[in-house]
Amino acid sequence: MKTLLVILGPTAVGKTALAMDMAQRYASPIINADSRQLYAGMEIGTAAPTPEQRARVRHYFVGTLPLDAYYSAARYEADVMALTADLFRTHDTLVLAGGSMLYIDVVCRGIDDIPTITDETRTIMRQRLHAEGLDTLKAELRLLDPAYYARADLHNTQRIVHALEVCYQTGLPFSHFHTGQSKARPFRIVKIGLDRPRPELFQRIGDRVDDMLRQGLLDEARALLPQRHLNALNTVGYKEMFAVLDGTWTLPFAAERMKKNTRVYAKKQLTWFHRDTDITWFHPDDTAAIQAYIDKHIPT
RNA sequence: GGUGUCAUAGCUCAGUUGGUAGAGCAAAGGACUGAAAAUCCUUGUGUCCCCGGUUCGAUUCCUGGUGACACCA
Repeated sequence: MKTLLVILGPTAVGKTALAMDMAQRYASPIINADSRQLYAGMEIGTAAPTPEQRARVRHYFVGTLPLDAYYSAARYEADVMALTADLFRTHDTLVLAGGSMLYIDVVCRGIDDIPTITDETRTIMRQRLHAEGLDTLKAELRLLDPAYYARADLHNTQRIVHALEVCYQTGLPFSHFHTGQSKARPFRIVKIGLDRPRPELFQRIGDRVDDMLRQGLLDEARALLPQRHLNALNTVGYKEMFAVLDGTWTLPFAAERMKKNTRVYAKKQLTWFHRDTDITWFHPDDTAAIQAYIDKHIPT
């Protein structure tokens, strides 16, 4: 029986250390489940695995995308499923580690098959949003997909626009594509969640931000400045550094904002993870309990 | 030691002509179907320093404490 060992948790909780241990124990590579570590050029700000770690354990999907590449959770699903199909031929256990909630769910449960929106549709809809306003688009969505409209978050421009894009491009309601079904996977999934008491986690977040700044986050951001409009760089850490480079924030102020925004992100991750009852939670330092759990659920 | 000022949310503070209180920051909770470290929604947490007095009623006024700060010795 093939097993995918998923290691997840909020940012800075200590996922990497456990992932490295498990990877070495099962002679598995690590499949990254962090939506920003996928991109090249953001190593410091995303706390990407170090060259030493990458020399010890093979990592997939780290730094493999150019910053301007279009990517999505659906593509991640396809990429990971193709990779695992290949790797499970020679491995019984694979380690997937990261903190991108949707990306992890997409691997574990799948995502509905919705056509990718073309650049043309995207451009048109962006122009219409600008010219006609959100209310007009909402009224259209109400006509084209009343079912989705009834449960949609009507303040969330991103969602309204995307739903409407799908309606226009396919000629079908957005909700038509929602099956509500999880996809079956040809492997077992064991999910380990790592968490710490809030003050402990927040302390680590603060320390990590300070550490990133010492490693040269500001210089990394400076090199990325010309590409700041790209979605990949709409990311905690870079946004604050760009404000420093613009001269609008001082570095100490930006550091505080970065810590705060990282704390908010961690909370958001936990909100998502907590409704997933398949996760078994551990304190990262409780290695004995983690060992015991893994021994029980992943026979060697 | 004396005099004065202050003491209210986790922090910085506002306020109540006496009817148990609210801003900023911090924080807490939630949503999520091709941008997800994104995007969006909700929420004020309190022995108003302590004991007593006046009062129908004190966080507010008064006596006495305690603590902090400033000045004088």
